[in-house]
Amino acid sequence: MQIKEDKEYLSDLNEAQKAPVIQKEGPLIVIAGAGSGKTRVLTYRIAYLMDQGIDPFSILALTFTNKAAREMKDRISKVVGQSEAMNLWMGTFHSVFARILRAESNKLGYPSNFTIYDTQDSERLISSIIKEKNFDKDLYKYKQIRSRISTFKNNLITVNAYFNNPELMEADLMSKRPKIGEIYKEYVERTFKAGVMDFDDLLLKTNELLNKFPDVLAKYQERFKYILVDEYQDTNHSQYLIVKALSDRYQNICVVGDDSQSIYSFRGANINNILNFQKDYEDVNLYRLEQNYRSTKNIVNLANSVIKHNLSKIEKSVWTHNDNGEKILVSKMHSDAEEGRYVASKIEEIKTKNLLKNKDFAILYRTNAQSRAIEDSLRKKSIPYRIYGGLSFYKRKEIKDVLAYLRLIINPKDEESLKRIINYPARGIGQSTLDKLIFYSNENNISIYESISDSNKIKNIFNKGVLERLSKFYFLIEMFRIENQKLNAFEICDLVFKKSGIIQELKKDFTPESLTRIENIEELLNGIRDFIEGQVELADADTSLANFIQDISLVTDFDINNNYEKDEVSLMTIHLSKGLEFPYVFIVGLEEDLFPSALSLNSRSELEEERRLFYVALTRAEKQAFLSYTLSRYRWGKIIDVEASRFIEEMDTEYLEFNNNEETFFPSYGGTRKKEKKINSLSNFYTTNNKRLKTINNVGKISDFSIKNNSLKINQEVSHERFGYGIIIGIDGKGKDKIASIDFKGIGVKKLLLRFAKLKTS
DNA sequence: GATGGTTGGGTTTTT
DNA sequence: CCCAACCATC
Repeated sequence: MQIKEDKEYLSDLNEAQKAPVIQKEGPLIVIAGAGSGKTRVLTYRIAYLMDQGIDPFSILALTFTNKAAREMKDRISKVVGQSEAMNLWMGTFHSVFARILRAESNKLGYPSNFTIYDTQDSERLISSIIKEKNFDKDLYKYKQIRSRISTFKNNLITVNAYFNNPELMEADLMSKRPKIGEIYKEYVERTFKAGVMDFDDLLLKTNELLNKFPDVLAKYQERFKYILVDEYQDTNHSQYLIVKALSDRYQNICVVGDDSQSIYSFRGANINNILNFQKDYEDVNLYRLEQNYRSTKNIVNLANSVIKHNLSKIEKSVWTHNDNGEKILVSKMHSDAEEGRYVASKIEEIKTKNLLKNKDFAILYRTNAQSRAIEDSLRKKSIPYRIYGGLSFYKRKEIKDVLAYLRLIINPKDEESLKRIINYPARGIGQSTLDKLIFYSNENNISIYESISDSNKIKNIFNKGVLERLSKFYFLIEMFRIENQKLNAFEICDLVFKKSGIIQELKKDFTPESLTRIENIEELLNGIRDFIEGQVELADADTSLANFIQDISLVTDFDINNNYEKDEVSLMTIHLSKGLEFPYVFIVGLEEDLFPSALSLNSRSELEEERRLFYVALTRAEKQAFLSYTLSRYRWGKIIDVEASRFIEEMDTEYLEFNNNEETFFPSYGGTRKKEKKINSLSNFYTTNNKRLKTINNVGKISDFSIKNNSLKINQEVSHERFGYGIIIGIDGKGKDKIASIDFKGIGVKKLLLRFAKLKTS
């Protein structure tokens, strides 16, 4: 093992951090204040365990976001080397247990190719069930029902448990929705029959697996002798039970968290998990990290002055040796557009004055919708930016449409995928046909796909024209399924794009929107190509569509391989910013009903969660934080008057500086809102088109690559977008399957399929 | 029975 | 503003 000599890495830690790192065995909890080096502790603990001879295969580290997992893996790679780090089990709860469930799915009666419903898929199925059962849709709102079912699942309340729980049934009766149990039951049956799991199932079914099969439990207890959980304050009951079960045998469990940063209770997170940890295990060692290394005194003290308004918390005092730094600037604006201009010019000002980069800045907001106004002003000032999260790539309509085809190819029983595309592009299969199909399939206990597989069976329900159209659709999918046996993920996706009629449909009109959609689908193709390239280098390369598509619902950031070096301002919600840090942070929209959200004003606990959210936002900043609010905001197409957030009142003014901006500081461009909008959509149009050109060229280059790559020779120098500079040390295979072994500087030898590899020769 | 235009309702945060 | 559901038309 090539860990740094002499455990030199331990000297990077202070005494408080070192203690939990070197407690090799037994349960421990680390209460880590913001910026106190929590990730460092986790990272070094893993490195230390490996240094002590623990096999990385037996270490399981669970995080909350893909981003956190990725960052931690990167940091561990730097300490212990990439090849060792690769063997760690690290990821989000959902992705790790999806992987395990795939391996064990047959025990639970699921196919191993089960697909995963995202929230929207679940909502649509529930909406469909409510309609089929003729329930009052105003009483049974599908979003509410989904969220209630989600709560049940996160608390391990199965359908049976629900019907055996008079309190729950009474509660639903009181809210005049006695049929919730019936919907729940139907939903569970339908998803099971469709061979799909929703997000909550990934945890619930893992619990079921571990409870029902002692041998399976024993296997994974044995496998994961060392378990680490990041952000433990955000675990829900279902996750808690999984961790408890897996760690029960060896009790080598390390949880890290900060009750002040618990911001996911809307997702079922239970703060008691962290508060009760010491009761759950015997001889727990508790460590506190209270020294903040990240931020200035002003920031740390201000954040403390905010969080002290919360009643329920673990007492701790976060402090820092860092400089006082600048005071936190609080700015009052007159409109959201002005706020955007303010942020953009402030960034420009500081950047020029201190010779900084764009990536030194982050803009944080409570809701995704707020990014619009900020984006506009950044674009006008030509400041490069990047939005994280938001309508994630995979949730865009056109992407979900293509993915629905791909999912259906992998799992034809997937009901929601089928419903999504059976008439997209329009092929004359409308709602009433679909309603009949659903009814027929439910009656006969088969999937919709099965019911259209044989025209004879359904010839009494439909007329000849409809039967023909259904059968045409069936054979289209069958054709894809057969082709999928031979093709890799990229090729089959390309085929679907062209043969399903989607591209023709989108090319029909030349609106900027449809151009963007084509561009996005091309981006998806690029992503699949990257995935294949990534696979080619692996010994057990799996370039199949199944491998690409199965867990796609769990992927939030499209550009996993995007290089981090891009110099862009980061825009994201505060939720997403947790765990990250930036030299300069703007927190915008500090207004009542927005932050704190209007929906959280009903209870003290919800308000306190908003306050913790504010605490998280503030503590992201290293050098300076800027807060702003406006007096009016464009919301749902209307300008509404808003007032400053109560959080502004709560802050200790000792650390603040006010910029009251009584006159309009950042004049708007003289026009009405409408005028401004016009400008925006126009500039949108141009950027869209430019981007489009770029992407199309990229796609076109696939063939360029293969032609150019055909002439590559051994010892030739090449460079690769991701792997950097390298030398070709071998070429195998011929034609389409030609593979080059390339020794990349600092990375090592990779095998790349030349047809796809984006290689540059110098 | 399918399709496209219109209206009306909801709008937090994420795996 | 954005989506889903509804309604009028072919």
